Parts: sequence; C-alpha cells; structure tokens
Amino acid sequence: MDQNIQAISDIIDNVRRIFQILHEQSKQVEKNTGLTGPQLWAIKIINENKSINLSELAHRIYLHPTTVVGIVDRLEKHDLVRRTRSRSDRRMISIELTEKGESLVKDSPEVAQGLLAAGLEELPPNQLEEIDRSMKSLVKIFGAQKIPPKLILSSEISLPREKI
Amino acid sequence: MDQNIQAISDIIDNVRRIFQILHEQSKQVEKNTGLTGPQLWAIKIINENKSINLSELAHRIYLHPTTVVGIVDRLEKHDLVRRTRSRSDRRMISIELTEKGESLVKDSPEVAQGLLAAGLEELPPNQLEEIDRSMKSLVKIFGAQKIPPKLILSSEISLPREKI
DNA sequence: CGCAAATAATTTGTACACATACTATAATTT
DNA sequence: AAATTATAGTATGTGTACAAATTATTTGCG
Repeated sequence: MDQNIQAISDIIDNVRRIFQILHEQSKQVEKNTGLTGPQLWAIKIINENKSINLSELAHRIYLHPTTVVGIVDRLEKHDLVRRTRSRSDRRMISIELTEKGESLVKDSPEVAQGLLAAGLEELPPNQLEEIDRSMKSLVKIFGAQKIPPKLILSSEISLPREKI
Repeated sequence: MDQNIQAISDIIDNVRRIFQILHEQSKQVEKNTGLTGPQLWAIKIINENKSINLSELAHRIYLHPTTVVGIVDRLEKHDLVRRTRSRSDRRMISIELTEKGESLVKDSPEVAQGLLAAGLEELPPNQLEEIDRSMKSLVKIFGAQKIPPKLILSSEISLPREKI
C-alpha cells in the first residue's frame, strides 16, 4: 500500500512537471522570436491557410474571438499580418501574412505538440501502447471522455466557442 | 506502424484533453463560489496557515509576488481577507482570513490535484505503476527531469520565484 | 420586398500573469 | 555610525483570456 502512495505522488508530480514544461517552452519561444505563444501559434495557422477570417482563426487556436482581436491587433502593429475586409461578405475580414510575417514563420520553432509527437515517434510500440492506456486512465479520472481535444499551450489554454 | 501513428495521435489528444479539463474545472469553481481559481487557491493556503506573508503565499501557490498583490487586493476588497503590517519586521504584511473568508473556505470545493489524487487511489497497483512509468516517459520526452514540480491549476500556472 | 434574426468583428470591463522599476525597512559591511 | 546590500511589498505597463454589449452586414421569412 505504501508503494501505491509513492506511485500516486510520483504521478501527480509528473503531471505538474509537464504543465510547467509546456509553460516554460512558450516563454522560451517568446524570447527567441519576440512573439508570445499565442501570437506564434496564430501566424502558424494563418500561414497554413494563406488567408483566414477572424472567427475561423479563433476556432483553430481555441481562443475566444475577443482575445484573437487583440492578438491580431498586435501582429498587425508589428507588420506581420494584414487585415482586409472580405468582398463577398463584408462582415468578415480576411487575415494574411505580410512578407515580413512569412519570413518570420519560416524559421520559427515548433510548438509544444510538435515536440511531443517527435519524442513519441522514437518509442517502441509496446511502450506507446502503455502510455496510451495510461493517458486514457487519467482522462477517465477527470471524467471528460466526451470533451473534444484542443491544442496545448500552457497558459494560453482556454475554451473554444461552442461546437465545431 | 499504422498502429503507432494511431497511438501517438491518441496520446496527444488526451494530453490536450487533460489540459482543458483542468482549465474547465477552475471555471466551474468560479461559477460555484464566486471566486476565481487563483483566489480560491490563495484563501485555501491562507486558511491552512492562519496567517501568512505575501511572499510566502506567492511561493506556495507558485505565482509571482506581483500577481499575488492583485489577488490579495481583490480578496480584501470582498472582505474575505485582512492585511496587517508586521510589527517585528515592518517590511512584511501578514494576511489572514476574515470571518467571512473563514466561512467561505469551509464549503468550497477541492482543487484539481485533489481530484486527481482521489481518482488514482481507486486504481489497482499494477495500473498505477503503468501510469507512473508512462508519465515518466512523457517527462523525459519533454526533457525536464530536473525541474521541480509545481502545483496544477490550468491557466494559473506560472514560474515561481527562483527557488528557496 | 421589408424587416427581424443571425452573424462577424469590435469595444468595454474584469482578472490573471509577469517583468521592470520603485519605496521602505532590515541586515551587513566597512 | 555611515554606506552598501538585501528583502518585502507595491506601482506600472504589456499581453493574454473571457463575458457582455455594440455595430455593421447578411440572411431568412412572412
């Protein structure tokens, strides 16, 4: 029974560590690129889409549209991004990278989940399965099997708008 | 190999889910108690200590002292907490709960890590060991074996002051 | 067609979260 | 005892993060 207590305490410690690591990494990125975590994440998504409207961007980075307004404001102020009113539906704006934004996105580091994926790929199948089972157990404990997964970024996590 | 890809994607999804769950829970608490996650956490710690100074409180909840000033400000404004200048060392203030604060802390819910611990306690030893190994693998991937663990609370995670 | 409902973005207000800089007090050095 | 250094708390400014209210535009329905 004593061993159980040890294991439980270890697990909790490690969950905490992972939280911190993710947080630290986003701070690291901040130092290296001059962009904050959410800002980098945003331009990565914009880059993948060539052009995207604000709601869709908010949806993709799992943030509130109101929050994204501010993020885009700052990116625009730094001339990394451009806003244009959509011609077809004039309620929408379309957001694109400037040349400066494009060159920045090229040599900006991977976000947390890229790192995780790369690390996992090096593990043998049986270990992967074990980790898979374990994570499922944790998710089950937290009782949220039905909540759809969102992206990781330490302190920038938040609830997305309702639904797909 | 296809199975590996599936497992990797599952794992990442579940890490994301856990992040969200922790975040959602702190929002849940907010609705039920009128206190935000950090505020609740703070008064729990204050309650455990009867009286605590600001730096120590900041250390215990793993936040910057500057952040904690604001949190204590708001708690004080709601008359849940009282600040008094220490007589022995007049640089320090001591923070205590008011009667209102004490009654509130009594019937406020557990924080995230309490939930996790309770859930883990119900698992059989072999499963605990598996989860333990798995978390260690993840921590290793993120390459932070040496970082000391801090507490969990979704969006309120941050780096503590530089150690003791 | 005309106007109400729906949608897209923004504005405003609250609360973290941190870095930097500042004030007051205490401890240490000289 | 005076000067230096360290410590405790605060003030200020930037950047998330979200809810509620606002504005402009489109769409849908009678």
